[in-house]
Amino acid sequence: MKEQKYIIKNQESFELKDIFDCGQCFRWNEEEDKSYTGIWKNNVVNVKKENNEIIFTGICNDGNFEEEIIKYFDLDRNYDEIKNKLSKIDENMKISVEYGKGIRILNQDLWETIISFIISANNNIPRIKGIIERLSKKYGNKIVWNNKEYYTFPTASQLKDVTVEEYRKLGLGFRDKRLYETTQMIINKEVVLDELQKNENTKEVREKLLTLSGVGPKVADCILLFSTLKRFEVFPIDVWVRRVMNDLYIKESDETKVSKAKIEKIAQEKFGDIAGLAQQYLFYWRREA
DNA sequence: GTCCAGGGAATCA
DNA sequence: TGATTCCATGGA
Repeated sequence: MKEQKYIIKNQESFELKDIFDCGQCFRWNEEEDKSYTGIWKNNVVNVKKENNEIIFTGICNDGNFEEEIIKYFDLDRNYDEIKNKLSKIDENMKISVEYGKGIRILNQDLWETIISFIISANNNIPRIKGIIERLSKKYGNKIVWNNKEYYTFPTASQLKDVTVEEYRKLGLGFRDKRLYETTQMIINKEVVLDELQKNENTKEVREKLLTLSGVGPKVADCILLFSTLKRFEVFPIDVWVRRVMNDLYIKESDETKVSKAKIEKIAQEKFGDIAGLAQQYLFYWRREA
């Protein structure tokens, strides 16, 4: 496989750390030179910022290299417009958007996003990354680049015969059964991912996702936001988002007592059809700053 | 030892 | 509908 390169002009809405450490993805790792290397579909790519350029280097096994990158990194979208809108809402949003100004929401594979966020339940990011890496190493395909081995995320058919016990050995904990059941449901076409991808009715897609084992409201919203489904109107609520929304807008003494419905209502009123983006800036800001 | 993590499912009122 | 409780695991 031949190494390829694609270079674009630097832009404000493209900071490596913001993109890869904002919690949307689990398969990108920082190198010693501060660049990041990751894998999606059958592509292994290193991204580096140098001077006034963003340099993508890697091997592409899924069609045209440039097109793959433009799609995956959402390069056709105008993030400045989105950030301006959010910044105008109030001072909180202005600060959080400024903090995460380099974020882009990746177009991640739907199947991979479903499985990854089932694993994310009541889990922490370093451990989620470890589990996904072990899963890929054991059941995915090996790709060698620069004398290093990378492993593709296993497909549904690659996980078809994996047992609950094998998942348990990989350290999935109580999520083992959920992963098994959801894989079977997709193999058996109880949920057809291609149909979800084509369905423009977000509510219908969400209902379908919720039938999968291990997919509740929060995981469903993450799938809708972070995968190629790309719905910016959803607002995933986890412990961090509950925390930051309570701190900024609700101010209850005990944030765990604030209902999801109340948070969702405020999010819709304030952020409307880009609530998902607002959520991501707020999440990243509160968790890192 | 205790608490916590990008929650969901089962159970009960 | 809404509130509790349990669920593995590993790091702080």
